[in-house]
Amino acid sequence: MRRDVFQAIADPTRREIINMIAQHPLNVNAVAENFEVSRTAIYKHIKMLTECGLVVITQFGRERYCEARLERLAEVADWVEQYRKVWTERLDNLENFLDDLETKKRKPGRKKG
Amino acid sequence: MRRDVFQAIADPTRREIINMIAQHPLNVNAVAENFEVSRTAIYKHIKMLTECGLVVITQFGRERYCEARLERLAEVADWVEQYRKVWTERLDNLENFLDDLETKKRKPGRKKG
DNA sequence: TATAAACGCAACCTTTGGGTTGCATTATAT
DNA sequence: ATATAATGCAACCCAAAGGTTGCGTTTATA
Repeated sequence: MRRDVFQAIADPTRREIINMIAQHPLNVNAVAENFEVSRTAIYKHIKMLTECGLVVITQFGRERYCEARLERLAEVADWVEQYRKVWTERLDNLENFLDDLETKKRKPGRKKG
Repeated sequence: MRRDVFQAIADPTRREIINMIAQHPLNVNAVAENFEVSRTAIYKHIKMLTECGLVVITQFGRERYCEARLERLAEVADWVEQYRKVWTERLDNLENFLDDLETKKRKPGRKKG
């Protein structure tokens, strides 16, 4: 069972669930009521979210409140952010690299430096 | 076919591929050589990455160079960033909310579970 | 106490995901 | 012209994903 945050947020329903409880906790049924699919389907999504730490459940009587552990998204944020500089500064890697490559191949002369 | 960036980066192999070509383009075989699985498996991953715009392919002779379109990750960055304030400021939603809830439901006698 | 609400979860189904082997195609090299 | 490198892709396999129905359990309430 691969249970990482990346996979957890891959499903749009789960992203919606996270969004739904980001502001304040909701019990399982309350979450499920906001979707067309069955309570069991939502339950499974929530379970998966708990398995990767994105959601924590606290029981109150017969209700179980789902709280979002948004700090778990830091892993995703970090991964994405490492590339931000590359895409914002638009290093034109492709053109440079392929230009180089073409030059190298077409002419046996020295590569760029 | 759900082909969105969130799903694309859900797979660790695909994240590795992105990382591998983030700095400079590589042809399909060059990418595949870095993995244990077959070239076809990698080809499929690359295809999926192109289908959601995360990778663009440019052909040079018999080689096809894969370039990462990292700006597509902005969608992920945006989604995650909207929650950063919540998790960094640690609004203690759970405690507040559930404390409230307990107070409302229970009689004045406080008891912690 | 009986009933209903709020679950957890097994059993089952269908589609998708990720992998493989094998072969056809195109471009480069000999 | 022929061999080989780089690749696309069909056909197939198996496990996982996402869904359903149904039922048991625990807790609140009439």
